[in-house]
Amino acid sequence: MIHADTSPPPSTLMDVARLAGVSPSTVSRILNGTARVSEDKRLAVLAAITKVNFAPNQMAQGLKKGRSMTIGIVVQDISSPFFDETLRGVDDGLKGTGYASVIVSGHWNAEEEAERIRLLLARKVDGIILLSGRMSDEAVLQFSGQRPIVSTGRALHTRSALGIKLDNEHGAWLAVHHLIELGHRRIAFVSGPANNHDADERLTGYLRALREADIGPDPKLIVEGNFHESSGLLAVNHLFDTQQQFSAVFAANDLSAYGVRLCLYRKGIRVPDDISLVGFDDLPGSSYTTPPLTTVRQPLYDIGLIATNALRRLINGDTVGSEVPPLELIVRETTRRVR
Amino acid sequence: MIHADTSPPPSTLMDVARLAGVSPSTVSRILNGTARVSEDKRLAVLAAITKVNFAPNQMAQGLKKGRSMTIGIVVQDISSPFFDETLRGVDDGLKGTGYASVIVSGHWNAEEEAERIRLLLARKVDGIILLSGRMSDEAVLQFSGQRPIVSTGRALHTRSALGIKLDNEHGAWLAVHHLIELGHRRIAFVSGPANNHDADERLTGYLRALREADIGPDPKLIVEGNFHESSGLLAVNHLFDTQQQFSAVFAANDLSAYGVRLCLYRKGIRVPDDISLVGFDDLPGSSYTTPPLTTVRQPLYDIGLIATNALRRLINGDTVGSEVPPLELIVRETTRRVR
DNA sequence: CTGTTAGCGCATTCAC
DNA sequence: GTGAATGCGCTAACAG
Repeated sequence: MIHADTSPPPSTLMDVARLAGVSPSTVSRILNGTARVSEDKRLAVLAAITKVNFAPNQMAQGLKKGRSMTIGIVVQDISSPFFDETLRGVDDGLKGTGYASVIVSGHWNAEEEAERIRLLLARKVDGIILLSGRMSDEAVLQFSGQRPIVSTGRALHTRSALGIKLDNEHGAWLAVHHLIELGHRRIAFVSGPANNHDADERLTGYLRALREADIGPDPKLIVEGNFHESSGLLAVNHLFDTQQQFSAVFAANDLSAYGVRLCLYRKGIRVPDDISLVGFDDLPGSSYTTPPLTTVRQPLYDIGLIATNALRRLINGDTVGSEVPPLELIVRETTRRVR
Repeated sequence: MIHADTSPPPSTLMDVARLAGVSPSTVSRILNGTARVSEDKRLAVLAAITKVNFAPNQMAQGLKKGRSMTIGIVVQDISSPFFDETLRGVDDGLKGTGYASVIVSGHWNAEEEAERIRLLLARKVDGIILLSGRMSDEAVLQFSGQRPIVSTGRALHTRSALGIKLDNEHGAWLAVHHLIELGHRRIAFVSGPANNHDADERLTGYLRALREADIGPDPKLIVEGNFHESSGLLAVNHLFDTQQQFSAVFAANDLSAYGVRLCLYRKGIRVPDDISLVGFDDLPGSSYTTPPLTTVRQPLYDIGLIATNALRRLINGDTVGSEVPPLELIVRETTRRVR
């Protein structure tokens, strides 16, 4: 059994002041660069700081200044590649700013989401980033009265709330239009969950692309999924069980596309030779599926970065514009011209 | 442009006290159940609390009690399915405890890791969970003098530090032994990065399984990877470039197995018909690869849960035992008997 | 330039 | 039972 070093209690600013023979305020001044201090005292203080290994107590600082230097992030699922990419953007956006983030999950549930936000507020986070939130815009606006909020998936723009909204409909259109150009006409759609805004828009884009090509949408080719792998698998199974004919599948997100792919594999159907497949998101894993997935790229990382920068501006009382990076079709190897 | 409600400044315990006509201490007592309070005052206070929508300022509470009710988590990569699963376990372990977590990334770098831990300490986290840390055991022990630490991948057991260590060697042995039982003798190994402890152990397990079967390890079949998809792809390319013969590949983690799979697909080699493949980790995505991946399951979620529970005990000064869930071979569809 | 004073919001003595 | 007083560690006037 190894024994841990018993360490002295963390030193305070007061300790430093005593050791350096100056007043606490002087130490504070040096720490924050709040005022000029004579060189000799500065040196003495700096020496004392390293000597006792001092680091300011952030709770005390926060209490005093009213800023905790932490922001809250609300995701829906803490272990999803979808949120991961965005979190990476947030992380990079926070780098070197002194901010840290506490991440909580709303589990796709508006009530839980609101509850979590209340907890974040009690923790005095300086701002909140809400990703794929289920709560109403009104609720978001309400909370933004306490702390600035940046939220994905909605169109807001006040002094303390900003929405970052991508054009899901256009993204879906890109995917389906690509398929149509390859000669596909019977294109199945594995949708997202009902009452999901993004999912609705993608359906709309799918329908619009078809209609623009004078293809009458066939309700039997549209089957509801839930954004998870399993639902893609189930959906295609259902399509076959009901004897549908189709040469391509558009899945409302990459995860369900993975499920579609597996189902096709099980049935011995080749992709893209027999059936083409397009996803939506471009998760990091999608360039390593077999074969690599053609999909609509969401700039998840950039969204995280943009949201973070915007939030910092809101916190500082600055104005924000809303630049939103575009969706983009990434053609890889799951689609081919129909023969 | 919509306008956000301008909300009143957050109410304090003092506001509640005034409104209820009692002293601040009484309010505090009711909040914390610290002492008996007459029923009428309790009611008045409760009413006041909901009326002004009061929630205690956690920074003030923390400053006073010396506990921030937050723990720090150090991961190496904030957007990796590997850490995700563990984080989910941590999240569930924290549920209902009043604790929140701030997650930082060490980016596989010992210096950065130490730096992050110092930041967490300045934030007065009550404890730290270090996942796949690169720093030395001594450094961990050092930090554990300030706050309790639970760390994966090492064998520690003091009053304020606990290591949770899985038997990587055995896991690798399971994988290779499985392959050998299927008749494979030329088994390639895509290793992890050099100087990575887990990676070393997996190599050892691979070698041991071979030797136990009287198969002389062929150094040419061992190629170094880095745990990323691309390295698996590169590794197999290298194997073919150097004209190696092999009927199976064991990849040191699932991500590199994905890369191996893609490389094989590109070369028109069937899995498992021509070559068998085994990974290590059992990431959530591994049951949806094409075909589903045979792999060694790491109980990532459980590790997160166990680490969290252990940390809470350490924080409370309780003793901890170290139960560690076993590694387990999950046979799916990328391995088959050699013909 | 620098020390003294006064809180930030809360929990906890100590008296009553 | 309950109020008054004190201080957690730090910053921001306020004097000098």
